[in-house]
Amino acid sequence: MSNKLILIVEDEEDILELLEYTLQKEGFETIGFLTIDKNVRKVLDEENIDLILMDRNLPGIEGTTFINEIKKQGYSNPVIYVTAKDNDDDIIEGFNSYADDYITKPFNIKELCARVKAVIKRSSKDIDILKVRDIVYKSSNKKFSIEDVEIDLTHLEHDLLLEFIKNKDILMTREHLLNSVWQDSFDKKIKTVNVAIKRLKAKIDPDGKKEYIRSIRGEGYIFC
Amino acid sequence: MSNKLILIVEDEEDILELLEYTLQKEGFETIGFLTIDKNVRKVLDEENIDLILMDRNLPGIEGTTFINEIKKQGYSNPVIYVTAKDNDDDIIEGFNSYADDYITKPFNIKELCARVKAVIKRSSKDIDILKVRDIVYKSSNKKFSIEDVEIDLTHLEHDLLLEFIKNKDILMTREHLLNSVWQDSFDKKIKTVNVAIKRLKAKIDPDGKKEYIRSIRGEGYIFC
DNA sequence: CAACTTTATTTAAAATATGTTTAAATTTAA
DNA sequence: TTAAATTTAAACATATTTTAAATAAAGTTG
Repeated sequence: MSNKLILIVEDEEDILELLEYTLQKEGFETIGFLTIDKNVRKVLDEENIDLILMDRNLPGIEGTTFINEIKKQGYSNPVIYVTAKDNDDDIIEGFNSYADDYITKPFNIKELCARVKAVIKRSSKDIDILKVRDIVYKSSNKKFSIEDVEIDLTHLEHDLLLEFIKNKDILMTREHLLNSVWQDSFDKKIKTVNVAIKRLKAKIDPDGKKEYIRSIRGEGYIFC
Repeated sequence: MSNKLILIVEDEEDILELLEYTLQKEGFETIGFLTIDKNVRKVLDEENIDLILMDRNLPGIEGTTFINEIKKQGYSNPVIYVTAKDNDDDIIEGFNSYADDYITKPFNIKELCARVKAVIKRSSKDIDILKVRDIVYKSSNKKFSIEDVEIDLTHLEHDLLLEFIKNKDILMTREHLLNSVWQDSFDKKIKTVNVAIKRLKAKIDPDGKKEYIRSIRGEGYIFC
């Protein structure tokens, strides 16, 4: 599904860069800030932030103060603190401050990645995805997307495409499709399938470049 | 609130003792084991275990093997691994194995306490504010507000909106909504849902600009 | 290859299905 | 008891699906 987005606040520019570089290489999207200001708030409101990576030794407003504040306001984004402090009291204070995890500088970049992934995995609930070619199906909201663009399908189109991706590379006769996709298939003309497939094709492949669904003359259709 | 109960498996007797002593001093109840055997299972089944502290270098069955097994069987107790291993691969493997956190020996006892508290806090979700988009719900007074303006909802509208924001981005069929929001759902017509949603929409989004709740034809409604 | 046959695609109108709004009837809570 | 909330049915508005007919493409045969 769509990429996880990590908001990073870190006042040391080279560390921020290192974090962004590393996490992007791991497939995350990142938004970095050097200080806590209005823009951080704005991003929190407008974007779907999957994780906040927060420096605790910021000049001006402390990272913990900021996190405590937004948590009280109901923001529930997971938080990992990154800090140079490494004495016990600070660690404890960090955990009391709604932290999901805690990393001390200098950190091992692999461990950081592992912790980031662990926290995100813990907080994300989309374990129900099906992928075929560049088509992704998320069963929690019954939505298809192609290259991260959600495709708006009707009920019938949805069922039809699902039947196809569940049977990739398998030839489907019109009779079979009618029986499995249409519940009241008995009183439907067989050509109904043709028309429905044409409509589906127009939505998932408007230019006809992808050729997801091919017709096999005299046989039926095949998705590959 | 009753005391939190921690199940500890650790084969080094003096470390087990240290863990039990320290955690009990912090107000936790503990049950310690030197090896994984039937009794561990029994305790898991019969007691309400709030956290499992698992050594990964056990003689016989590995800690991770055991945890993976019980997790697959549906046990959802939080787990912290305690281990002597400290190379990156092991840390990563640990996180992949349903771990909520990870501590390497020799550990700082205060940090261990902090992590234990953090994991327990995280899993005992006592959050009293819920925020989705610009809607804030405060469970202490059961009030919704949008952009800090309190929204006056009826009992039914309250339950309905709560069900929606608890299931953001998840498609909700009318049947599901009727069952979860209406207690006497059996003798209600399904279209009751449509009308209730229309009323709710009028209150939370009078201009229809926000589009919190969308209807998905043939499917149901989705809040995003 | 050219005429013919078969099958698939496209188009558009008609039929059907679903969602929204309104308003009256009923129930519930103050 | 009264006012507010909720349910229900019906009217209205849209969107989807089916069907048939026209067109296009593919396969067959002399």
